[in-house]
Amino acid sequence: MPPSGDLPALLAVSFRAVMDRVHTHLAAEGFGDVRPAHGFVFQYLSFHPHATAVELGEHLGITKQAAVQLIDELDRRGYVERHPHPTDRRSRAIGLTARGRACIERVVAHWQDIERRWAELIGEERVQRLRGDLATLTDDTAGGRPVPLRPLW
Amino acid sequence: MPPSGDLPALLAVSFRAVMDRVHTHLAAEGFGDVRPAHGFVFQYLSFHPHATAVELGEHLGITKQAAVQLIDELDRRGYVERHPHPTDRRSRAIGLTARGRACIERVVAHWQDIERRWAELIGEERVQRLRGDLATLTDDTAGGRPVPLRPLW
DNA sequence: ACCATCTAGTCAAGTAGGTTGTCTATATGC
DNA sequence: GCATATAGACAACCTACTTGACTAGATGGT
Repeated sequence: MPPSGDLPALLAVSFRAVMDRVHTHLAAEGFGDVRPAHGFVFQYLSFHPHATAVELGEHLGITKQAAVQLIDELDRRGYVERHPHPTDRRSRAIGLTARGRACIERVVAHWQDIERRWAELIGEERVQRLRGDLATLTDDTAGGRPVPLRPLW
Repeated sequence: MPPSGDLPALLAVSFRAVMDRVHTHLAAEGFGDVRPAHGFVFQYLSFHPHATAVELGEHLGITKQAAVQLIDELDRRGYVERHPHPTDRRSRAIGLTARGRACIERVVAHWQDIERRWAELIGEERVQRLRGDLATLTDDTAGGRPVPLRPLW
């Protein structure tokens, strides 16, 4: 049996379906002004508390200028704030505000809800395998290069 | 064990890794002027030979106007051509040219190469299960609504 | 200590890939 | 046969990104 070659489309629609669902719920909770990129920013910041714009840009797969614009926007909307960087006076350390923390808390909760729902449908071991396989295969496909988050379209 | 909540990122990077790889190979084969959206257009056209702009827009998750622009671009570059629609004189049936068929042939070949490589890594049954699970979970997450291909970012 | 080089962020302009709104011609259903 | 719906065209606009040039501060070699 030849491979059917529909995996790219499956990856695309699964991502889209998850993001749509999360966004719907967030909007109902008062976070209607965030898009997927913002969620990934929050997540990154919660694991890297003193991240800089350059760092974020690399993680997301956008230029540092675009990253700065993103941060500006989140700053204006009260999700993040900039502090002087502890060791490098050129840099500005980006931190989540209370509102930012509230939002990422909801984002992660929704991600986990979906994951739990999936575990109900196909079983927890299979979700674990899905996760593990995706990580393995992505890593191999990328050939060791870091893979940016932003989908090219 | 709580769900770890990294699945959205995994879906994003797996899609990105696959698309990057395919694009690299296509560029080396003389198809450097196509992006992921074009590949999905070609694929759709090869299964729906007389598709229209509206139809394509719905499939991709963009407006009909954006779909027309996309088709214009592919037309100018010689990948598709427009024919009078057999039954509806408002419509224009979009068809692949020889170059378009050559391109989608390569696209699908690369998709299948990746799938075969994945089968070497984790076994064919597990790739099949990955595919099936993704389809099931996407369907459930979307709640029956059709899911557009284009990733929101 | 000095100087060449590198790096973080800024400023400004440009572009890609969409969007919404409006219009015409054709199709469809009662 | 007429009201309504649909396909595509045209135009204006917008958002999220890009490239390029620049400044202030960091870094490393001699």
